[in-house]
Amino acid sequence: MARILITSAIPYINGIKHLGNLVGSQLPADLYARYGRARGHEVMFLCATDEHGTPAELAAAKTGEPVAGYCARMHAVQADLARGFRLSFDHFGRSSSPQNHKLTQYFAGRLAENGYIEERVERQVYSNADKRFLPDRYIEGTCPNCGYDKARGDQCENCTKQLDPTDLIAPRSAISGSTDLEVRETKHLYLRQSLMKDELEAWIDSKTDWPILTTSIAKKWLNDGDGLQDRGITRDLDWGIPVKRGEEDWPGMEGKVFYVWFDAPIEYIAAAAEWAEAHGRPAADWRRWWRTDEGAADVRYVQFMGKDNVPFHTLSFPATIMGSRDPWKLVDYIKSFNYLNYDGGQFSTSQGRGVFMDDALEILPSDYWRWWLLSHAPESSDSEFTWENFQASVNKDLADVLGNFVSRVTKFCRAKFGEAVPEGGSLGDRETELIDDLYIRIRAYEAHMEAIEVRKAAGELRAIWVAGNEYLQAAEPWTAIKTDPEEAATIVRFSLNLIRLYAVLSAPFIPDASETLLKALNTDGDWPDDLPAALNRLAPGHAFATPDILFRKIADEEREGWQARFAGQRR
RNA sequence: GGCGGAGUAGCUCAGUUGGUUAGAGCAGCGGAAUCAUAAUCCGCGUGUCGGGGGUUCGAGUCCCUCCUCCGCUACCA
Repeated sequence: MARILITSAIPYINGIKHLGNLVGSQLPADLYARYGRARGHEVMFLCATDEHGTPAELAAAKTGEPVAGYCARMHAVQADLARGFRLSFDHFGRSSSPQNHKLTQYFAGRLAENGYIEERVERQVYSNADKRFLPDRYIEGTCPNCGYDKARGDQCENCTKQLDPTDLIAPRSAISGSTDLEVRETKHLYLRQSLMKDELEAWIDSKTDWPILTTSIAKKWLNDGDGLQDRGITRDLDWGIPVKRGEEDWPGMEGKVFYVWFDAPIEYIAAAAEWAEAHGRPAADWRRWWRTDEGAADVRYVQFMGKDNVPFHTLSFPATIMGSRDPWKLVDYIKSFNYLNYDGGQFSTSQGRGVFMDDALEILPSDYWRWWLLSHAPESSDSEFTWENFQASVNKDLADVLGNFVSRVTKFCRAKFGEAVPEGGSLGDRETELIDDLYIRIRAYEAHMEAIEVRKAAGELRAIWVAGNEYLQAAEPWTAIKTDPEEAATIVRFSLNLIRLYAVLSAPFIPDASETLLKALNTDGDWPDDLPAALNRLAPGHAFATPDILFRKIADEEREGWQARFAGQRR
């Protein structure tokens, strides 16, 4: 039994996430967590909401709520949607938790003690009307290069030239439109990542088994231009974790908070502390996951994220941990994903283009989405959601191949033998051959799951479902019943056991359907380490209930309706 | 601009270190079966592997070049 620590990139608090966000981190992380538990491993699966930063403040201001209240409300919304998608977090925390405050301040203190923090005075744009410093992209103006009048302070979208806010002609606040801006001096803390460049590079180089997507992004940041740059880790905001040096005040940093990208990854650790508190457990129980000197030496830590998050997880967060010179657990494997596009373009939160988590659950149960998203996960390149593909995959894979297999077996049994596993007969060559075939396929499935090859695992699982239909088609119990009832009984009994096997194997992908099947069969699911035994588990006389339609089909008219509804301009 | 990813059958995608007639699922066509959600099973693929050039006995796979799409580019997160 292994111990596996799993974290999913933590979703930003600002609004409801779309399916592209879901499939890039939380959903595959859940798949892996469920699989790990099914195999008997000890799993700690953590996620949280990322609650700090300017966008959260602005969103709260827009709804007229205090920012803490806004975050509490949106956390509840996201937690509810996570439950709706059956994301099996051991804890879904909040980066604004007291635990994270304490840990973030602790790490800053350690980094300072070890010489990895530098104070720098810099000049930033301040908006008198908004009473806040403006991040570069919240300043708009005319591009000095092309004359585009909505250029942002970091880059002109029109000519793609990178800009400094002070380059803009007639700059204004993107928040209020105010032109009452001035440049003020402000002091900030910088994480001296550059001092750890060699250490980080050696560490990255040692990760030869990581996806190319992960290491290539890390190396680019390590070696681009002048190499790894130091990073500002504080901001002039009200909402955030107050800058402290451990438990001490930090002279000169009064009124400032840590930058979200500093405190957000630390929340991975804090979430474990939150978990312990929520379950009334002592600190040692969470520290055994995170401190290699307190029990985490045998933990395998796997992170899941979209490719945009890779630099922070390969460099900044490891620099934070390394720089502390404490034995905190570093990540062992980073599974990163490309983007899921929506029907020829990008998902767009601002334009309401695409399907969002709440929309999805309103339309269909989570298993339909889980199956499609995971079986089309953007692993090797960006991939594409289309309604036609979604409809075809769901109808074929779930309704026809898996669902119908369950129907034909259970209904035939009910009609010919009643709702109990029939007795009589014994396994023949056909069954033995199928067991041999399934043995190979299941081992392949396990290998893909362990390697976190999500699409390949889904493909193998589907092939396992298909094998049941092939068997049934060849065995023809509906013919055998007329001439050799004992043979028919054998076939049906074996097929009922196949359903149980499918329920167990499919659970990481489609947990609800799996549970429905196991309940209908009056059984529970343990992994088929001994396949012949697993396929002999439901014994003659074992009562079951014929389940309802497992997956319904998506009609063309429905699909067309959804296509029109989610084309854009939501709300 | 820089960096990275991608361009393979109508669609969505696999193709290990270069090596037999380039694969899978879906769709399509033909057949079988009729237990089942008209659901299943079997058979059927002449694709300039984005274009061009090169290395090699041999390249989708390596090198060069060009084209197209996408992402990132460090103060949005």
